[in-house]
Amino acid sequence: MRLKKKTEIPHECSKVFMAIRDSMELLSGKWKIQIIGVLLYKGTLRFMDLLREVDGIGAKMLSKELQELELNELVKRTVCNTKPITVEYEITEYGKTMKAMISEITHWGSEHRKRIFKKSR
Amino acid sequence: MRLKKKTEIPHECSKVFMAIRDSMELLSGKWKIQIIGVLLYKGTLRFMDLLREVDGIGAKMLSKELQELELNELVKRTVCNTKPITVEYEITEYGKTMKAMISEITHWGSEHRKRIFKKSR
DNA sequence: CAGGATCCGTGACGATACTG
DNA sequence: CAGTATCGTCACGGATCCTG
Repeated sequence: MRLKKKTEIPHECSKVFMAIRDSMELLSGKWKIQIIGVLLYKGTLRFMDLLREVDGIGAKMLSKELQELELNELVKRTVCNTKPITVEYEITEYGKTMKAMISEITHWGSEHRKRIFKKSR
Repeated sequence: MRLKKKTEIPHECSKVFMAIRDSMELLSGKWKIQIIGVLLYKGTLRFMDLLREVDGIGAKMLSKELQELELNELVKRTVCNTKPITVEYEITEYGKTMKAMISEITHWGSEHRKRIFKKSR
């Protein structure tokens, strides 16, 4: 999915659909939900670990997505003063409020996968 | 958000994260969830009605998104043979299985909006 | 190790005009 | 009314190189 910070034109949309839009604005992008997911299930991780855990992501994207998530106070960034710098990322309390939502998404996704699998044989 | 049908490289990702990916592949795109949402809450609608209900969407995008949703059997398309052609769209039974997920997304979105609102004053 | 800078292709998305 | 065709833009996102 791809979002633009486009010209809001809220001519007359109900609060329900504005809410959907708010969520999607954050969740959109190939990675954010996956990052949150990983952080939610695996706890505190370093940059390199995330790079490995999140599967296909590249360093540039990971960095960018993490910054956005940090701005939205969904993840916390901690710099450790080790020899070669290390940075740890973890979910904030606020980030945890997404758990129910992520869980529903995961659940539907796995059901959907089953369905697709059945059809393709 | 923006997805590519990129080269699956499932080197070692858990089923959980594959599930998230499956969902996001469908939900990604600025509009799909909103369309499902509208259809879910308002029932059967014609093309023009959707064009109005979904807020900022254009005809081209709406058309394209609907086709994809139809392919995934999430919505049903019905052509009525009226004088000027009319087409009606409605959620399929399968599409209704997304309800819980959409509802969680909506819920979190509205909470998030409250939070943003508080901070901006 | 973390992550910024740069270069670059592809495609998501929009506006407009057109057809049955 | 319900789309399709065409065209253009710019963000997404990958690869590579570079630094503290």
